[in-house]
Amino acid sequence: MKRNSRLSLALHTLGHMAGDPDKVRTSADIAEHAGTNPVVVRRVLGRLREAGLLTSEKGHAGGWRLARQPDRITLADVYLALDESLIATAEDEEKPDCSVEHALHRKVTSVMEEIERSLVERLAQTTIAEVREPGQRHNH
Amino acid sequence: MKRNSRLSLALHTLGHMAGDPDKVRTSADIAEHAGTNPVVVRRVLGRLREAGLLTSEKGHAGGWRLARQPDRITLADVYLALDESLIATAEDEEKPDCSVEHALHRKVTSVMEEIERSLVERLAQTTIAEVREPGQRHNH
DNA sequence: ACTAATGCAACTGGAAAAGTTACGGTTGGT
DNA sequence: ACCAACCGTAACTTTTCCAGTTGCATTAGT
Repeated sequence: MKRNSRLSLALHTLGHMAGDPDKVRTSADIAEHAGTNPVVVRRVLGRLREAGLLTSEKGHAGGWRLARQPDRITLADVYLALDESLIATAEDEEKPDCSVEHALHRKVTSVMEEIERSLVERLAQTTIAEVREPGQRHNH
Repeated sequence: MKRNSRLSLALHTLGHMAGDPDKVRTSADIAEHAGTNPVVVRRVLGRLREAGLLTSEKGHAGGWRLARQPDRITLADVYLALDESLIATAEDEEKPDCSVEHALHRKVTSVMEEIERSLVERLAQTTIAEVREPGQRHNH
């Protein structure tokens, strides 16, 4: 796979699930569809479970299911659950003796954080129901 | 340094430069400030030069300078110059035999691209003059 | 019991980026 | 003419991240 593929994997999977919300899927099935392997799927979906977007059940006939209706899960939920902070605010390793540098660093950081916030706001406007697998179950 | 530090390095440097637009700075000076080394600086700033945001001069007393006024350089310019596509639209390695999968993939991709576009729009609304080193030269 | 699933920890491998070294080209000062 | 201070670039090493893999414990249905 590729860099930053976690968000992509999550979106594909949720998109699939949104097409048939009640179906329980195993990590193996999902991995098959996504062209990866079950452990990676569990790692990514595990984050989504921690964030309350998915539930998982162990044992025979276990697997993954949406924890909410697809139109109640936004891309912001997913993004924040994966905690990928795409706009990496490089931590301060700067020389602490230069106050001007400090002030600039704070400024850069605050600007980046604001960009990040507005990105999240934008993501919050789209639900996974809109990224849903086409041609299945239109029940709004 | 850290991953994805290019944008951060670029912003810090441009912020600095915006505080004194006429000053020529060497890669070594910039590297010193940024806590990295001159070659890395040249690599990153080289991209910004290709994008027309900076100029560089070789030889004695050479160095880097803004190619435009700070309020004419937006964060979108910088972001696009570095061509980092933070929201990586993972290329399609999916099985080509599944048309449903294809449709979903196109959907995911188009959603991500739209998010990316709106991110760039947001970035275009902030100039490096606003990320400028504080306490220097207010001449609007 | 047996089987099929998640959960988790440890390790491997590959790719991307930073860091480093080295050298060639260019400019300006002396 | 020379030298010193720059950038530009290529090659190499090191670091870091992450997918991939393996193995095992746990849990739940049959």
